[in-house]
Amino acid sequence: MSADGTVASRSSRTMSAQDQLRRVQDEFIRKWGEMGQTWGINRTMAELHALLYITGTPQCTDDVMERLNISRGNASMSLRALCDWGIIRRFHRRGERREYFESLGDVWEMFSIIAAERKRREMDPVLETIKQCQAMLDEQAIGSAARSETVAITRKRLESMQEFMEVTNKIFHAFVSNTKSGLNKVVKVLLKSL
Amino acid sequence: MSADGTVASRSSRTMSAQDQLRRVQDEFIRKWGEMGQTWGINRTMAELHALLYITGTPQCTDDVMERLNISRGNASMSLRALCDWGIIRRFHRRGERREYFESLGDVWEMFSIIAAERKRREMDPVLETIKQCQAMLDEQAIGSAARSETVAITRKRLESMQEFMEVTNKIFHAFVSNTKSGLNKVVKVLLKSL
DNA sequence: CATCGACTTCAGACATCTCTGAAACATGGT
DNA sequence: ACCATGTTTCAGAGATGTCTGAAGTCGATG
Repeated sequence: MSADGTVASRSSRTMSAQDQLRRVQDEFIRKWGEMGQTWGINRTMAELHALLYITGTPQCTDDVMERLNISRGNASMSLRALCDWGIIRRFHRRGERREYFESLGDVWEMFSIIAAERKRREMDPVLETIKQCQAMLDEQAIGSAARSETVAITRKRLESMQEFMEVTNKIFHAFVSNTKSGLNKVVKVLLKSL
Repeated sequence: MSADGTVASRSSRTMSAQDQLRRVQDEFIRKWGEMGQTWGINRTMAELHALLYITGTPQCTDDVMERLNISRGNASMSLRALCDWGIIRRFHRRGERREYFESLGDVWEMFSIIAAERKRREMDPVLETIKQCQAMLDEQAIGSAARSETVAITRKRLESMQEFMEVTNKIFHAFVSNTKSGLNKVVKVLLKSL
């Protein structure tokens, strides 16, 4: 790369600083990817997001392909998925054909988005199921005089779980709404449930 | 099963109530298993836990094998893992050789245990990595006059992420500590960070 | 309208995770 | 000591998840 000997010392110091930065970033990216996996997020997506977040610099498809050593297809799909989640943004640069990507910079905002999305995709359906289960048990109770102990237990457990999930949802909501009164209200709800 | 015609009506009503209960439980178990998967918990473990939770009744290995249609090996390993997590309990019954398992009944307690464990296993190592990354960047800054923009950005992002994770940890801790003053303290911290 | 650069899609290869079933192990009773 | 009953372990089978690479799409440009 640098064939010039005269600026060797300055150049090498600069290069080493850049290398060092890159190594630090890679370390973060690696660990973030590992964590993602244990949370049900695939490694590439997590790493991709980590890369865009930690550099804070817009990058195009080829940049990330080279940096993470992944195929074009994988990069394309994963970047799209991250855009769908709403935690990275895609944009054009005037006069360029390539598209660039950048991460949201505000961690709280990212967390809000992810929490809201996971609530919608994963908590809400479970809550729905719990309510259906309760309805089914109620119907049955009307239809028969059977009041078995086991039914009572299941009913109770469904109730507890429902209450827990609803409180949890309120807590998530407080993060999103992000106001003092909202948070205090949540604390009150929480205290009553404990 | 019931070969007796005379008690057919009462018997069939009883059976149907039991069947209905079982169907409701199965529905909950199924959904819980699905949710677990998207959170990086394997389906069998989630279902196993759901079964023990929702029935609220101690069950032995053969019970769960039959109910969930899983092999003995799988049941054994998964039950052990759940015990390791601390959200189910294994115990003997006097005069019986089989071991029985039951779930914790308190959802809040289960959540506390899970949150604490995941924090320890997944958040803490990431926080550790972030601190190491920061240290590496600091060293470098001393060694060279290079104060590139990119380094500054990365440093800033590491800081934001660290702060976010530390606040999140405090919130988890408030759930565990479970006191009014603890929760209020958390709200204050939270408000300052927002 | 042919070409080019960039992006997307997806079938099949590959990697990882999960489960089974049988053998080994443990333990209590006779 | 031996059997009966129950549990654990783990190699290999099977299922699921992920990635690649090449063919296809799209739109800008000469």
